[in-house]
Amino acid sequence: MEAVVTAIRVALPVPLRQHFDYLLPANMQVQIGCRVRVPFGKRELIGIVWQLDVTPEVAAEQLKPVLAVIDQTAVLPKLLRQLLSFAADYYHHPLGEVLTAALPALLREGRELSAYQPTSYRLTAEGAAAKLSDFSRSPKQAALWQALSEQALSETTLKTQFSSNTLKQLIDKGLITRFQTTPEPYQFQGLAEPALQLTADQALAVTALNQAQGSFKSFLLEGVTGSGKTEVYLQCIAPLLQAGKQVLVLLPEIGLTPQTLSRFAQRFQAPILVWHSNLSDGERLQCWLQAASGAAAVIIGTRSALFLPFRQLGLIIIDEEHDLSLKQQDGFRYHARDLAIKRAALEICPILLGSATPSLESLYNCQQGRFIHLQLTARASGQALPKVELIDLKQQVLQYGLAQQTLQQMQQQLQAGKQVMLFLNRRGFAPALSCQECGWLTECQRCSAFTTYHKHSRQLVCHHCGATRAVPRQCGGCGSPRLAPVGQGTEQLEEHLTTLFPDIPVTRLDRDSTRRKGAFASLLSEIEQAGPRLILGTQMLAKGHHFPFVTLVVIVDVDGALYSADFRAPEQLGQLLTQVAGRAGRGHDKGKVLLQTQHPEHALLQDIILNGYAAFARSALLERQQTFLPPCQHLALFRAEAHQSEPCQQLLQQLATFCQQYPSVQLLGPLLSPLERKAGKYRWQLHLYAKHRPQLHQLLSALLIEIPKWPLSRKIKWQLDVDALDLS
DNA sequence: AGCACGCCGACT
DNA sequence: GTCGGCGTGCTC
Repeated sequence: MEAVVTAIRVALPVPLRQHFDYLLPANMQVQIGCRVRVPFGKRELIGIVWQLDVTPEVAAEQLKPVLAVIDQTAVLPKLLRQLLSFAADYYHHPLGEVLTAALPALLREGRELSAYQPTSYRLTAEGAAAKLSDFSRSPKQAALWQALSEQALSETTLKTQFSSNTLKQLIDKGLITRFQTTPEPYQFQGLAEPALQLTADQALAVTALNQAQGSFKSFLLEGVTGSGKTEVYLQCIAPLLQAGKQVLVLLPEIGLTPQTLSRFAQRFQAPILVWHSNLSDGERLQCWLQAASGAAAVIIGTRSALFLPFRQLGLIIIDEEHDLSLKQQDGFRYHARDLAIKRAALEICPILLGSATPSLESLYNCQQGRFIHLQLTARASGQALPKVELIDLKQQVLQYGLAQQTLQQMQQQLQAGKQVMLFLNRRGFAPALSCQECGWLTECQRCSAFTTYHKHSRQLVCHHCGATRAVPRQCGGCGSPRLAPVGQGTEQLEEHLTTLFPDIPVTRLDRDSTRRKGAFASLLSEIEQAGPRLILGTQMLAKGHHFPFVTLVVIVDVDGALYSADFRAPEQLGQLLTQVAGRAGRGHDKGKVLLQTQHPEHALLQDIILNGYAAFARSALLERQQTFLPPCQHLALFRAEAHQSEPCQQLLQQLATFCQQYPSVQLLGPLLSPLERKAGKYRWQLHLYAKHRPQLHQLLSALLIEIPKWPLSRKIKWQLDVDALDLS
């Protein structure tokens, strides 16, 4: 009889598109989803058991035995393993790296989970028998004893009030003892404040969600700024908390988590946790454990919160679902929204995507009947939407980039004690310095881009690679000392605004002015004060913040995005304009938006102004259909970069040649990236389009087996981006 | 990704 | 004579 060799398959944190099988010694037992320590080459790794009793893909004598089993029960539940497997397949990314992105760092180490269980302290029998007078010589010990005689305290709360020394003394006396607490599912204590009255639209949305409880359904909630999406979220969540279910709320970025948290905490008496990249490893693990135990009711988090191991997930909400930061832009390039939909399907729960400016992807899904489209038409508080006016910059005398009419209207609002917001998506003082003799421009040494002049820090900064250098005294071309800034950034506009309106305070919000810790919050609190004020800034102004006293929004320069090579540029411009415009008139006053442009006749601008985002998006979608572009077709993008340009092109050409065996997939490229050189490297891309996803994925699977066999592929850094959003 | 092996230039 | 540069190859 032949000896039966059984082995287990382990997922390892290595960037390899392979499985690794190990022998399980007879004295060990293990379940799927547990961590194991295994030998790997010359080192040892912690992996997750992915499959039991596999037939090894390699010869039996190559198998090494597992060194140790770390967990008795799975750290990765089945549903999460399914999600991660799906993600690895869908994005054609090594499972090991998917795993690394999804697991908290402390779990990837080999310590036992019990080491991380929250510890608490309580009195021993002896301690309970003690009297206050026993501690007459030590007030600190007395206070601790008193606190513990009321109730046991967790280590974290205890450490904030008492010194570890006091604690140790009482432990040594045998009066108190530590014990491990197992977190239990939360208890919902009800609403902390009454729910708001809903509009008819809101009520319809809440009812639709309530009826979908316990089944997988996707909803798109489209509602202009101020239409009360958050109230819909809150009222969808309430019945789930009543039923003991958990809710995941995904947001695009950290900046929005504190305000969302406070809104939720005001409403619900239940544990609400946040999850974002600024948490420490310890905090992350605690959040992970509380999701798993059911101790967390609601978790509000960024992208990777998607991978938390909820015990009983009842609903997923994605706010600002159109936001590009929901897609990871390096390494494992997943889209949190798309994977969240998969997760909802696995959990069998509804998912709600919300936005004032939905992505064309989601609108397309509505059209195809995959999503249910819910719309909030009115602003909840009843104000009118801001009026948009185009300011034609042609043949105008501009003052610091602002037209006379713009200045007049600003003056009017400021005199009336209102705030004016200026949006300029370009930070720094000027996009470049130019020689007034020969026209030479300051360029980055390592990127094909000009360097931004930062007056305050007296530096030239490349916004692509981050390189900085001192401002040159003379032209790099002709040696003339006459260098002058060209174009205008926020830093310069701020300077000019203080000259134009000397009595009005100016608040600037951009990456530079908010770099310092806490600066963002303090600038926001400045803005929340009544009284005339000029607020200027970049992208940052567009995202979710409430500016109650702003009645006029000026978009200083829209033209940059009008003639972009990226087919998504119009969509993104439409979203940006609408989001920025939404900042006007959220208080009691109705607002107005001024849009300065050299091309007032541009169809795109006309469309969005006359018809609004909803109509604009629908015509943009129609155009994508006619031009065979996403979301109507599927896109996968290969990137290649190296210090030399030719081998990149060569590698992608080789790829393109291979793809020709698959006529159902259309190719574009190889092309130089729009930013052709970045940080000293040339960048090329190859676009793959297909009508049907399976055809594309079949090709990708075959391709990823071939590529490593090509010598060139080992010399050049390449990557695959499925459903690429960023084409730069 | 790590971590080895391996084969060529400036140092104790 | 060695330390160390990073090219190449492998990991069940």
